[in-house]
Amino acid sequence: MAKTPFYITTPIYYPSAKLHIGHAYCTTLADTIARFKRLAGYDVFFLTGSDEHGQKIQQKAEEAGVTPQAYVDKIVAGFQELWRRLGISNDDFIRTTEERHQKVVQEIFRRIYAKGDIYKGEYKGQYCTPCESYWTEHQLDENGCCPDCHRPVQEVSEQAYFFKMSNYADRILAYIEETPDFIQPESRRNEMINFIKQGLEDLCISRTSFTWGVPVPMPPDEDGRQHVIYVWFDALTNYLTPIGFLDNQEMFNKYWPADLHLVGKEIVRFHTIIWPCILMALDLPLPKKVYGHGWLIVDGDKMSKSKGNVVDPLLLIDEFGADAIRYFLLREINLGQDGNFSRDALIERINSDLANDLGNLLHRTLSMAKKFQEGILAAPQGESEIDRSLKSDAAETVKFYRENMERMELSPSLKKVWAFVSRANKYIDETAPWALAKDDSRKQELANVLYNLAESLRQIAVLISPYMPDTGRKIWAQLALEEVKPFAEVQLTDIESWGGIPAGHKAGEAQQLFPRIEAEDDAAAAKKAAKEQAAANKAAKKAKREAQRKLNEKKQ
RNA sequence: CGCGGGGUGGAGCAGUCGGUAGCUCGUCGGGCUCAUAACCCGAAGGUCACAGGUUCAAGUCCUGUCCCCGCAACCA
Repeated sequence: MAKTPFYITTPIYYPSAKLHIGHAYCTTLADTIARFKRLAGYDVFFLTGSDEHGQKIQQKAEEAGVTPQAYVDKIVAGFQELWRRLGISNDDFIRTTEERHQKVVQEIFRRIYAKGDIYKGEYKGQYCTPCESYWTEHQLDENGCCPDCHRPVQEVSEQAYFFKMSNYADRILAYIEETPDFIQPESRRNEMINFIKQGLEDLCISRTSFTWGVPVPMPPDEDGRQHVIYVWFDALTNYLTPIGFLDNQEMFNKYWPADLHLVGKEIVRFHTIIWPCILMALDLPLPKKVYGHGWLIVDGDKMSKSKGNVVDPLLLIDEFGADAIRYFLLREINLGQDGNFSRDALIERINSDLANDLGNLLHRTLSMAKKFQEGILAAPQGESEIDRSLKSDAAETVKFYRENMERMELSPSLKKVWAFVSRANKYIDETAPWALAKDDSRKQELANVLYNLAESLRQIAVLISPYMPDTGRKIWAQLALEEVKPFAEVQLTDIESWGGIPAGHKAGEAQQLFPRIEAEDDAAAAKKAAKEQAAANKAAKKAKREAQRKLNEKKQ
């Protein structure tokens, strides 16, 4: 039977600067979903890439004294390095400067133009050069400047190509309203419905103010100006390029429409309004789902260059390892909502969840297997009430995991796996294998306990592998299961029944998975300061509440 | 009256269809000695921002108020 296809994408990131932890978050989410889908037997195509055109890039390159292409080549190499270090399993990497993509953009422009949904018109607007943005009169701030950076704007009027988005407003609204799953979470969906109801204007999709872009496949204006295609029109169509839109119809039919565009909340509008309108103009089916995840807040503040609190994921990977970062992001942050990232919270999770709970479980299990049975996991015989309870918890965990992962419930699924890790730790306490080892008449019970623990860890290795691929592989290797079945070939069905470890299998040596991070003196001081700050905030909050209560009383 | 999200023990969060307010960390007490000072059990700690309403029953639904954050055709 043919596998069910599953096409998942991240946004293509803009190489005007290095990527930060927020980009890493988004791509890690997508990677985890992609890895889960592969584990569950889907035929997955996972795409990420870079959006390399636009005025901002051209400016940056000029400042750096290099060509735009040289500029993006360098930064994009950094993207790819980051994804490699983070363990991202993308099947392709699309760059909008690649010829295969430029051909697609131009072809799409031609088709929509031929259909009559692109026309040439006059664009008038207030333009802010640093922000590369056009504004309408009423959007300007009180001084008539850019509402974003508050620098002066210039009135610009030029010929431009427009896409008749207004033609599709009714259809896209109807589609969103009839397809509750299309935009998630729900709150974003409501936002988009509201937005469309305010009316859609035609979208200006060409620029002549700079040259770093895909040329519009039309003759230049009378004055010789050549248009380039607006970056969003260029960027959105990237999703069609690598799956054979122009050159592999069979592949394209298999993967399109995309199952999931994972995007940040601020670009939901582009993906749920502009992009579907483009697709409708092309008579192509619309993506099945667009999920707008939340943002990472750093120590309570929005990350921004001006605040100087941008977190570099590569430094974190150097310090803590990719899997620890992945674990933190996926565990601590609820999909769809903003989440807080802090170094203290990261260290806390590494120590308690990864080192104490999981790492130590593996270590104590393998240590006992070696100490009591030379590492041999003999065939279990008989079953106690406690054994039965462990096994039924395992089965329930796997079932919950499959169902919730299918619904993109990443954090709850991971929590469930950890509940099972705790369960296994408790099982050791309940069965006290060190006591069994002292009593010759209870050797079989001991063998059962150690087998069950190793089997629990085998299942845990598989369950965590979408989240922490490297750690899953390490557990598998320490259990010496690679000869039994290569980890790369493992499927979710392999843990849907108990007893995947062959009787008499010899497990490997215990090695630390995650060393505890001991707080140094200055780190301890930082923590203390943070605690005091938090207490102060709390006190201030209380005082404020008190004041407000008085105010309310006064009013009444 | 532009739009949206949030306010839940000391910290960070969950809470589905309204039905005894949960989780992790921290604190305190106990157990265990296989293990990375790790693991297991127990306890303290909450007027669910505030006020009102609906209901047999409200963290959850409705109305109003206050506070915080984001978006507003650049941004994961």
